[in-house]
Amino acid sequence: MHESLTIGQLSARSGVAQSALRYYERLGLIHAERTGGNQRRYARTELRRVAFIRISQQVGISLEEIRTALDSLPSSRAPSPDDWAALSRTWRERLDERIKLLGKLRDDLDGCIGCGCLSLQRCTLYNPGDTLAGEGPGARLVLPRRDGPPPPA
Amino acid sequence: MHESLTIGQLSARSGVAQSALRYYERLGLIHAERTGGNQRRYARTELRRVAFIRISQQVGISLEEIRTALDSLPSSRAPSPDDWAALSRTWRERLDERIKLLGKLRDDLDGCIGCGCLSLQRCTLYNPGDTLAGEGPGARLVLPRRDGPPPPA
DNA sequence: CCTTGAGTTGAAGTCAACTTCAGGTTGCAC
DNA sequence: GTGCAACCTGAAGTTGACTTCAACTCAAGG
Repeated sequence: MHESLTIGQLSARSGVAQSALRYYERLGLIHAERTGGNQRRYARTELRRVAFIRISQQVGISLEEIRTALDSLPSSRAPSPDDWAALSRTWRERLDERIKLLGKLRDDLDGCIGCGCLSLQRCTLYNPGDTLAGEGPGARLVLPRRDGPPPPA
Repeated sequence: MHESLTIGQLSARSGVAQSALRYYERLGLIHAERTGGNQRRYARTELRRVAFIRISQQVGISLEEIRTALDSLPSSRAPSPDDWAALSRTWRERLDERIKLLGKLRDDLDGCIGCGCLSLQRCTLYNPGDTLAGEGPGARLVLPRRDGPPPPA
């Protein structure tokens, strides 16, 4: 019946703005056939791709990385449930890591709330590696520098 | 001895780039006195402010919100440990929320890995509110948009 | 006094992830 | 066949959190 979707339909179904879908296509994350009149027609499997993209973003993964991941899907045949499962599994570790980090941050924050310190000298939050470095009194902040904006709240 | 810090010293101690410190100052997050020759001299309490800023960012809070929070500190006297503790406590809830969200995402992802679905029809990840909306087959994605208006219906 | 490293400024650039816009084309219902 | 919503494009704009740059001044050691 409806073999393919227009961009409006894909947008409605996925909840992703048309402009975003076009953007994803430019980045090579999704793909569309064209009608004679140059309009996009999406295979229904693209819905799953869009799903994967949005879910991955929630995990805090950049579009660039998502593209790389999607590139590992078989292009010859339609990806199977197993393919998708394997792909999702790779995010699992990331997610665990992020959860652990936030958990540590919370515990540390609790400790700091207890002592009201936020102290450069002692606070574990501020001093994750316990790096009370070399010159003069006072420690250095050794938190990793962030790259890019924080993940979607 | 060292009553105040130069920007270079604050940067080294906090691990925050000088350009970032100047940027924070423009946004009103930190403050510096000036020498006769117009150079910044930071009170040592600014170290704690910078600490709070970086920790808050890790929790996923924007500089704008951090500024608002910092504005609630007493300006007449130097903030006490209790002041800092109270401030940190306000982030606690945020942090819990984010952790819970990621936990749910992980569980859902596990479920999806199990079934390999990422299905628009059934997947809880994709269908958090179970909103299998009105027209035609297939569900809508009802994940909250990251910001800005919802998709044009 | 001179050099040199540290500081100053405003303006512009960057990056990700999009959105908005202007101006033009398609496709479907009547 | 006509009208109009839906679609197309490239370019430019947006936001947050910075960095980089050019051109300049300040501070301290020799």
